[in-house]
Amino acid sequence: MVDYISGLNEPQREAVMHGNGPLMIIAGAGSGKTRVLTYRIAHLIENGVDPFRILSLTFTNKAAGEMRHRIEKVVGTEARNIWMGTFHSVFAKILRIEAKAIGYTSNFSIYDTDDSKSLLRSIVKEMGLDDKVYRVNSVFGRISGAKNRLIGPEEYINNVVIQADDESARMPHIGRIYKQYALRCFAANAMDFDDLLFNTNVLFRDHLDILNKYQHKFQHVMVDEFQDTNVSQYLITRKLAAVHQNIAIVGDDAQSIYAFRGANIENILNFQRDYGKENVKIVKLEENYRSTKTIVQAANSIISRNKNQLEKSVFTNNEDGPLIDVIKASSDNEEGKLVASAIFEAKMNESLANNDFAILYRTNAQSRAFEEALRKVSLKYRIIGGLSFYQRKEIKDLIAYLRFTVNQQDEEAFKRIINLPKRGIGDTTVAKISVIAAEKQDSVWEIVADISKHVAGRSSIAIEGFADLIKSFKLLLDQKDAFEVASHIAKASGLLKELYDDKTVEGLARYENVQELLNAIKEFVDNPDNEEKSLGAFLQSVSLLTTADEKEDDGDNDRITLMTIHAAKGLEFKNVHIVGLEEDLFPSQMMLESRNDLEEERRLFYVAITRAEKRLTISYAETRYHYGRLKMCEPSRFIMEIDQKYLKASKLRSAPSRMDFDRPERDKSESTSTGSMSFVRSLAQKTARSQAPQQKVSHTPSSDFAPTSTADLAAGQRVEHAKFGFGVVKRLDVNGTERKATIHFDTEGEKVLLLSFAKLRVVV
DNA sequence: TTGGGGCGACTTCAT
DNA sequence: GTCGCCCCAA
Repeated sequence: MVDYISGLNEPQREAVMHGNGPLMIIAGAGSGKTRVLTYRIAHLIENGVDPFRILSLTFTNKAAGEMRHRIEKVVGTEARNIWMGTFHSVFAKILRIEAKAIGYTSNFSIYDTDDSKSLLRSIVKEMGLDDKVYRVNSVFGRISGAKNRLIGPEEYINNVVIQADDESARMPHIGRIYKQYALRCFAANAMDFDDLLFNTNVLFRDHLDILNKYQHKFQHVMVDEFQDTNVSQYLITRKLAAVHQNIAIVGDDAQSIYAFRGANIENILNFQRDYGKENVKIVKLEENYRSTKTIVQAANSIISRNKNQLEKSVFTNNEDGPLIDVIKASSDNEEGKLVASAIFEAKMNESLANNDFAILYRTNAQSRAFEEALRKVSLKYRIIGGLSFYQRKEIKDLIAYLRFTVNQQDEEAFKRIINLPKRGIGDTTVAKISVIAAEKQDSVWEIVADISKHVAGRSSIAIEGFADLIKSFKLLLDQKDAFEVASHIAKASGLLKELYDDKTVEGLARYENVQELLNAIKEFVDNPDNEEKSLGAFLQSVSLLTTADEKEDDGDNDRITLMTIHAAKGLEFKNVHIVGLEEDLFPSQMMLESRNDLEEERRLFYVAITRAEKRLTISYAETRYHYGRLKMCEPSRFIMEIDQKYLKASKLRSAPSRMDFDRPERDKSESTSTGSMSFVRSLAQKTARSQAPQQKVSHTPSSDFAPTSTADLAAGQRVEHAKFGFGVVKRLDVNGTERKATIHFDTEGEKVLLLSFAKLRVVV
């Protein structure tokens, strides 16, 4: 028997050994929670619990796979029988088994976000609403939000508060759109991501026999990353655990970063209420084994600024480690270069591998500068997320063929492939088919399969050809495995040929991508872990992939990882670079405008910091391209919020005194303006009573916003406030418009730490 | 029905 | 800088 107990600390052991009854594990970053979860499951199995009766919900499918392997090392192959995966994948599986009960068939399609939006676009159009008022993104957001709160279409329409809210947003018909959307999904035998959870709730609500079955089946329920579950997910776990009351949740309120998709920190509080405060065993894992003292304490200094948090103090017995380095760059490209050379240097000095490094950013769009810079110094990297493989057009096209072959009611797949490759079936014909289908209350397939009865003329011949094609594909489903069917479809549909004939570089890449998809299907079929090898099973597995699940590059895994902070959750790296620490980017302006939740942004920063084991470097740029336009940036308030004693402030790296105004690579040497320097100096003396900074400050020489002389500025300048070390100055420009500039100084207000002419924008 | 040019909106994060 | 939509010619 493997001894895994003796290596644990006291609270870890308590959590592992806890037998029956509700358990809440508050696990700080790096406190070994994956170990605890793993050993807890192993411990249950060793004590006679049947693996089939354990349900463990993880954040990514990859995490589930890794945990399964670790459990396997302790208890053997039995571990394969544990029900483990993301909420979406586990309940999609259950919904397929129980589909009939809620009027679906087990081959239902899963609509991704693009499918949902495309369907909404057509509904808005069909209802004769203005698509400039009813923007798909906001419509989709509202519907999704409602589903996550378990509000169905009828309830939505009848809810006075929601109605009032929609009216004040000038979109009074969202409820009707929602209702139509739900009907159309149902008619297409399709569920979107939110439906997987919503319909699971419906299933358990309306079919007590089925609920009963699963309640008794799952003797133990475990939920990881509990702080990121939404109401819909919460209720599912509560119902499932209602009989045995054996539910263990693991979470960290400080790492809750998914409120934007309905996650609710309140769930942690609800947990104690629902199971009875006196019944819930609470374990706090507060010792961090991952990071240096500097990193842990700097992270604490950030998170302590949040008002909403549970009582918890994360500490470490690790060494102090180096201070946090701050890199200042003049532009986004410069930031890429400085980070690449910092990594190069660290690699040499400390003989580290590429995979000891990660570059974390707030938005996917930021990856470009780092890719270019890393390529230039021949450092290997991989990007997680962004435009993933499965979002590429050619991949989605083939997948749509596969989906439609499995489920002919799938309207979105139909719309995608009916005229692909071109067969002379235009929008008018497709619309006609939709109308007839709606009139006859049939699916489009019923019309298409019998087209000569409904439509005459040349397009009907083309449609007959299409119908025959699909019928021939359908025949293969039961005879061949997923790979054979997919290869046949790729060829017979003409998709492969069309790409093959395209001899451009892009065309070649697309052809290879399709081949790559076929390879992936082959691997799926050959993988002994997959019980079912049908095309439907494959589609299910790809539609629920998370970004972290993406396939790793073959062979060479020694790469620097580039990803968003969201995607980095649960991971750790020796050296971490957090980049783009600029006001409006991180914290994100979008977030502050839409939900005004600075605390969530701060938690996101906390998550980023705590990914680092040994060395943390943060960086920012003074200018950045945005929509192809040069934009001035100011350093993020988060830099000021870190307790300054953890920053290597004296060693602030200054960017070379030039900027790259041209994209992407040509740098124009440009000297800094002396006028701006004197402006900075006079301001610095007035506001912070200190000396001018030693760094050079650059600005756009041609910009009409940029100050040109000290005199020009002295007239209107006035410090408005100095919170978080910021000072705001107003002035009038040549047109007499009032503009404002921001300066920054450190929290003690004695020494000027950073200065910039950030974003001189109009003050209305 | 198809394809190209012009135009506006758009970008957070993600199952 | 990129995607999707609209309009018009072929």
